[in-house]
Amino acid sequence: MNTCSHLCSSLLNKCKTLKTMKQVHAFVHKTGLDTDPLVFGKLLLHCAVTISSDALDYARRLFLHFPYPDTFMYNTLIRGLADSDNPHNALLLFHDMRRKYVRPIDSFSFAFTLKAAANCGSLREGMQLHCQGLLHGLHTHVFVGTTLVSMYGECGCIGLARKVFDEMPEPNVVAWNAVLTACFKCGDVEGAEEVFGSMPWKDLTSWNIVVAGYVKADELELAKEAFWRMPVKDDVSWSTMIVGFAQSGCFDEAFGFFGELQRKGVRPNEASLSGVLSACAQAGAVEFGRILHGLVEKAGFLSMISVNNALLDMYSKSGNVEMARLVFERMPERKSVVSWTSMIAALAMHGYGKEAIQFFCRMEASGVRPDGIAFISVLYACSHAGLVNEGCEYFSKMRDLYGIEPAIDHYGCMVDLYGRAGKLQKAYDFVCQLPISPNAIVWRTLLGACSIHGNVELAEQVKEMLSKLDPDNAGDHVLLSNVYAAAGKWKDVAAVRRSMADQKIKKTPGWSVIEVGKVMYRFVAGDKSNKITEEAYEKLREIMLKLRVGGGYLPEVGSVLHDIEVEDKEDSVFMHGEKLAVAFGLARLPEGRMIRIVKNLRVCRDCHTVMKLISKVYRSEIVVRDRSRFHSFKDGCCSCNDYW
DNA sequence: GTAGGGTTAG
Repeated sequence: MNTCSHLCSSLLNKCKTLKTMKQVHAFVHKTGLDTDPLVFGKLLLHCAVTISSDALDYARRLFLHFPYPDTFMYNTLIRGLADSDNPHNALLLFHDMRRKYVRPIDSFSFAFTLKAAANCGSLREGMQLHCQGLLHGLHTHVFVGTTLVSMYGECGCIGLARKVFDEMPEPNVVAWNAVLTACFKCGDVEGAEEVFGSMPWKDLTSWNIVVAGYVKADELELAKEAFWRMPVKDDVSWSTMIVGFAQSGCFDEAFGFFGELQRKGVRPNEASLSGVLSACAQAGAVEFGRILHGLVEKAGFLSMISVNNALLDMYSKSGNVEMARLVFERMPERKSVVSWTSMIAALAMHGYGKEAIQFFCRMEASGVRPDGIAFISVLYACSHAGLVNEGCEYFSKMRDLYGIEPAIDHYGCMVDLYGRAGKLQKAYDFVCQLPISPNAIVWRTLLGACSIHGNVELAEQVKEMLSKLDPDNAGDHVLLSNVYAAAGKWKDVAAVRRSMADQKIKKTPGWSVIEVGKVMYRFVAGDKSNKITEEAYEKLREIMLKLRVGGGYLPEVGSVLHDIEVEDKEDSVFMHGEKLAVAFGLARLPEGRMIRIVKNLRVCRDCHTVMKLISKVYRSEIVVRDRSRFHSFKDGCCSCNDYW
């Protein structure tokens, strides 16, 4: 018997998937060993914790069939459920265990259930558990105490977290680290600094917590300072910096830290690779991204879901939807809701709205449950493809079938859906009857729609609302002025401009980036400061001449915030960064190579027209990523069908 | 036979 359970143990350790797990279970069942609590407990632990995800349901069924589960089995399933999508189930199981008095509750039961309460963000449950722990005399237990500190930190109650910590008889370094984390989590940077200062021991982890804490508090300079000051660094320290800077939108810094990591000979890990790939995605740096893809492959990270998702997103956001699709199809194991959502967004951004919807159906069929963000991406797909009815259906389905309450972002998608399709009145009525008060983004979306469809009256009304909610936003003024300009109301354009000057509101400077020979070149409208921009201007002049003569081009000046002479307006449109970037690409890239541009603002109508003409006259494919989507220009047409 | 603290994609 003993030899048999050892055999089971070693077999189980080799199980990495639910399928092999089921085979072992069949074997165990055949030999009758599955009635042995030790063997069964191991089996459960493997399903619920080691393999988890889709094996967790299997673990629940196993548990239900075992006649009298012991404390270990309860604890194991609680632990698995605590880390699942629905940690609430762990709380239910704990209450079941307690109510039935079937088995004694121990420190493990408390620790795992507290984790579940923390993961639910349920302070009420957490406090109840705290009281029960007091009754059981477990509050002084160092493990339970540490979990309590983490739970209170997670729920935003730094006072309670510190109180529990202060009452711990002998806090060890892990407890100190927990209270340090809690301070940062609750935004109490000063408290964290005080705790860090009074720690009797600082190990590597404490330093990593401080670095990550500064990053999350958006104190990037302090994070850097702590990072360089720490006595020893490991791969987590490096990935904290890379991920942190990538998430804060500082992709240049993220690249810098990744390069430094490589120079220092530190092996990149799953997190640092995901982080640097995310920086590539933001920057649209596909050349560097490709190199990283090779590295990922060579270093054996292709089995990791987060790295795959980051790769997919990198290809998608740098304009290569086909590579994104390939990464998706080749992805190992079960795809997560993140993988599906990224793919749906990728297709939608590139103008394949209908296919994006098909992917959403595929996701549902594969048993992956869509979450709120998945619905954002499918609604985005509908609105950008003009599929109003489908969008409305998904909006209802989200609530009725999946029980997801729409958040403000979902309402924003609906406004976009109606607005883009020209149903401006419907969009306006929709905003007016929202159950939550609309934010500036929702109104701005409507203003954007007014700008597309040239509705001056509604635009003015919407801008009124925006002036109350977010008076300093330059983009809103620009949008309104575009509406006036398109209607030829130059006096109103001038008035907007004057009011911007009076209120000292500055336009967000537009920039466009192009990668040539693994170097990112950035172009800003009107910048004539260096050799690179001179080269771009030179080429652009040549291009525009060719377009006027051979392409029948006439500049569109509606999108320019100007009240001056027509020639000047033309000159200003002429200077937009994306035109310079394309010109630079045509000058420097090998003939026939696709030109990829990343822009921080939305592409203007004139640039859009010019791109279409260039793609025809120069027989060149151009992909522009603007703030909201991709435009793929080929043979004089754009993948957005002029609908953006 | 189980734990507690640090980095991970949309």
